[in-house]
Amino acid sequence: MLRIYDTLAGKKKEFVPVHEGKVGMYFCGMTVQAEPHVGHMRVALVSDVFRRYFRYKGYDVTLVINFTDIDDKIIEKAEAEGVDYTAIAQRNIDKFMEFLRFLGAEEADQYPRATAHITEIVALVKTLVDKGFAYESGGDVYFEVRKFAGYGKLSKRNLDDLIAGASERVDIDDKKRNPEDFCLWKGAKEGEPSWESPWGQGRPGWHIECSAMSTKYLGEHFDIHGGGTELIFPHHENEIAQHEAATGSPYVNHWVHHGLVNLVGEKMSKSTGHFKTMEEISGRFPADVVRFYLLSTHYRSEIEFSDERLSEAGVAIKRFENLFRALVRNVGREGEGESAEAPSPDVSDLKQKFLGAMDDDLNTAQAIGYLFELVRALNSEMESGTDHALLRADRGVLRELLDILGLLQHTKVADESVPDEIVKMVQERSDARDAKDWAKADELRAAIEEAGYLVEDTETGSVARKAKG
RNA sequence: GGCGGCGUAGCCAAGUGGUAAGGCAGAGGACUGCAAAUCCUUGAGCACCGGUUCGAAUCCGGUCGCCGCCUCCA
Repeated sequence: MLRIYDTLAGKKKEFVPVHEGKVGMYFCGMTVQAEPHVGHMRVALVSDVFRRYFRYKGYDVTLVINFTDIDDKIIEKAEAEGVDYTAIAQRNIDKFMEFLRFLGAEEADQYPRATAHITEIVALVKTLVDKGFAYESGGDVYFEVRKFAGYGKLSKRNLDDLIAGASERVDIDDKKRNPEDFCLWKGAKEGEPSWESPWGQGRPGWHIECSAMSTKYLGEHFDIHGGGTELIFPHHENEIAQHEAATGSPYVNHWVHHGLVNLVGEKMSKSTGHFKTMEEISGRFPADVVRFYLLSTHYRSEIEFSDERLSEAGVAIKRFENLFRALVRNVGREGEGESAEAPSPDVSDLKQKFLGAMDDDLNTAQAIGYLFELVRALNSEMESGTDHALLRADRGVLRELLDILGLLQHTKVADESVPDEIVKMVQERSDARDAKDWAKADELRAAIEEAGYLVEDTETGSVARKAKG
């Protein structure tokens, strides 16, 4: 039974799809005011793994990730650079997509942008005004929080706490009836990008787009809505208010929030300049390493980002790569003569444990632990000369599970070819070793390494491969 | 100040009532001409104090420390 934590319920709940056999998921992507950092990649990965696992379980999955492509900072940047706001947005969206591909995350089914859904947003705001939950004031439209009884149920706050906390920091805006009210529609200032509405030229507030776009693509009631924990309040709290006030019906079954990525113990944040861009990371570490690193902690936990952590992940990934390489030498490439034989009992057992971990709120950290046990099992089987057909079957299980996490995809088609020149040197070294001319053998090994290759003396002879990567 | 969360071996990280997965690092051993890879062996009683229980890392109360949210933010 698949159980998934729900922030609203405050506990894990059995996953029961709204529509038989289908899963609808909406994750809050990024406000494309600046280039993506590692934190943004976590939502991409979490959503990717959720989708992969649901698919593995046989569901037909629809994944929607939005881009907020209009806000104060984007407008500011556009003005500073003297370009249209769409140029800033597009540039950062392109980067986001680029890093998604880098990480091996499949594209979502939809990437809706706020500015492409003004019609839906205006309609929703209008409904809220008509129903008395929102009011127009000086060209802006605000949601009147007091009118919505359930406000605070997601973030577990009550209005009095909010007002007490906010009183010191929030400027009193005389356009609002109450300090806790939030903006649905923002009247345009001179020269700002704007759209027509019943309340004059303006643009959407931040929260309203997600209510409008999620229901457009997934229906009024869908399965999973996710994002980082920092979005619980106010963003997701406000989304619930907007949706339930407008429709009178429940919004989503599972609110999924992943932990933040910290840098040296502190939140990565665009506003403080304290962050690592994906640009930097993708240039220094292989995709699998970054992916493994981000998945080796449960998605709801915070995760500390550091070079040391990534280096460790690199060592771990090598264990998998070494295993696949050894398996190719021993029993041939994947997909070549796979047998229909059943996997060994130990391997089957580990597979069940892996799936059990995934069923328990997508516990990838625990699941990866079983993956390592699987690696050891396969290495041991090779050492003890296990039947090739069985080894291939067992490898198939490992592959099946790695695919759920989207790891080690490149090893399927690993190009192990080396230049003739290197092959020749390896052969010469083998001859030298046969002649017990160790000095010459070592000299050749050094020369091969000099050329950027590593030699290993395996059970089936000496082989070379490209060093690093 | 209010709300939420966290504190497990040198480091990272699972485990949420029955005597602590896994990874990295370290140590010893096997294999190897040497190495690489691999395999085997090896480490903690779970921040602290008190309570509930036959039994707690796991539940309750308190203390200390850390983090997030309350303001744009994955």
